[in-house]
Amino acid sequence: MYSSNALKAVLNEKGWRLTPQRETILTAFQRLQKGKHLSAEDLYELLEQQETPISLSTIYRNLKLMSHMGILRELEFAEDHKHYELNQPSPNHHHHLICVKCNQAIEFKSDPIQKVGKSKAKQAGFHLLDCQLTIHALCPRCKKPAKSAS
Amino acid sequence: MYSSNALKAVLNEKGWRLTPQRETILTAFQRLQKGKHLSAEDLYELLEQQETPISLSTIYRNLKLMSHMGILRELEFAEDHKHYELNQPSPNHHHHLICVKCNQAIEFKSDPIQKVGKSKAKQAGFHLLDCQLTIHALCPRCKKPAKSAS
DNA sequence: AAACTTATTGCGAATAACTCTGATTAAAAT
DNA sequence: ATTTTAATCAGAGTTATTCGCAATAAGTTT
Repeated sequence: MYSSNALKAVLNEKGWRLTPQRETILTAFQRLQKGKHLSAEDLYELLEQQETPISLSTIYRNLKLMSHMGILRELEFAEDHKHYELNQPSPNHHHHLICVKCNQAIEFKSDPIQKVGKSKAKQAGFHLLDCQLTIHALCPRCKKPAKSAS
Repeated sequence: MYSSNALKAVLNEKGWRLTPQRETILTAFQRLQKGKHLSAEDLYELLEQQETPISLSTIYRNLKLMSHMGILRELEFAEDHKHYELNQPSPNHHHHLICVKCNQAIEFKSDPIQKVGKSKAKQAGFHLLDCQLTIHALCPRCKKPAKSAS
């Protein structure tokens, strides 16, 4: 959980600035219920309802920035756009099992996998941001019907 | 390695058809060098050069279809488009370590991870298509510079 | 082998996620 | 306070991907 000051510190370290918009975005994710995630558009609408609107371009820019900082993680569920959630450490860190047809997502945890991720990154001299096992599959419902396009 | 007949079999099973275009696409991926992968556009251009052109929409349709069948896997390297490669079983199955800044990708293998994938899918009653550990990180080069946007 | 059904193709238009531009504002440093 | 320059906003622009529809052809039935 980042405080406003901690966020400022990591931003300033790279020559970036703490803006009210960035605080707002981080707070929105921190308040989010476990297992929930937001697309750029979702976040845009949420902030509008909250009466703390932020322009779409700013949202896109900061979602990318915060992912590249390791604060958020980018999820690839649906076919055509990304989702985001807080990137949390071990007890809350998790992976996803996704039905490629209906996009239903199930979370699961696995510390061994996280360890593999950490060690592979270290081995290659990379600075780890996030690691996630993505399992693409067909859920019980969607695997049944023999026919039906796509 | 799918033969043309094996491909026909799995397609027909679902009421789908074996078309020359589908054979061409599968063959293109089978001929691809280890570690290589193609975007829809890449494939389009490759097939054009090969004098076996296929329309872009057909390419998109079939990349999706073949991914949903478990023949191809969808990779999310670059920011703005997908890449595809053959979905191969155990000795060739692998995962990716990716630099989020320069998109450099390093492959690595891990049977334990595959096992977790298989067991989680089974546990939830899903039909497994593909599982991949994606490690987002900064490569040695990209992690250095303190300043520089996004 | 001819007829039939309907999945598939190709083309171009349409969509939608995302990025870019340029003027303005406001963090942080001096 | 002043200065520097990163960040915001709004809207235009870009581009990967999908859609619609007429024409074609795979697989099936007779």
